[in-house]
Amino acid sequence: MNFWLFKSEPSVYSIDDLKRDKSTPWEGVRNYQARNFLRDTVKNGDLVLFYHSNAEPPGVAGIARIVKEGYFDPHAFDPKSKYFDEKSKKDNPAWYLVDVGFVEKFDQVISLPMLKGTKGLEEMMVTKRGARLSIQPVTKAEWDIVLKLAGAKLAVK
DNA sequence: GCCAACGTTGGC
DNA sequence: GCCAACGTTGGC
Repeated sequence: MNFWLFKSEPSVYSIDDLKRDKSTPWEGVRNYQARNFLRDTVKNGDLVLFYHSNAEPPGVAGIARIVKEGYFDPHAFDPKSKYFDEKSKKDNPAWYLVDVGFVEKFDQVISLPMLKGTKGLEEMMVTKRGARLSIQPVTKAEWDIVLKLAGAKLAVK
């Protein structure tokens, strides 16, 4: 069981959109490091901090869960898609998707300043300068701290 | 809207 | 393989 932080701009796709949709393919990852996580490490049942970037305030808005682990991104093969990538071949796909399911929306966004000010989260990628990676691993200890901050209903196991 | 950080591209 | 140019991310 792994823990992650996935970033999304709420103007594009927010925790409320996920709540409405129940689950969604996590589209548009076009960064190789993030791709490697989606292809190799993100597994069914893994838990995800849903992070709102370019938001007011930026921060963790809720929890999601991996409901379908890495599979080829069909959009990369489709010339009409904005995610088309001619370098991605069917016998050697460049890009992968996972599906995430809605678990919980926090009553209050755990803002980036709050994360930065919390003991135990100093090493969390998202709190570091220039942490642009859109798929980030989170430790169990960090996960527990964020859920405690949120007063999350999901039991910390 | 600004701009620092940083990933990618492409000429050489 | 170096590195300048360029594009994107994302906090502020």
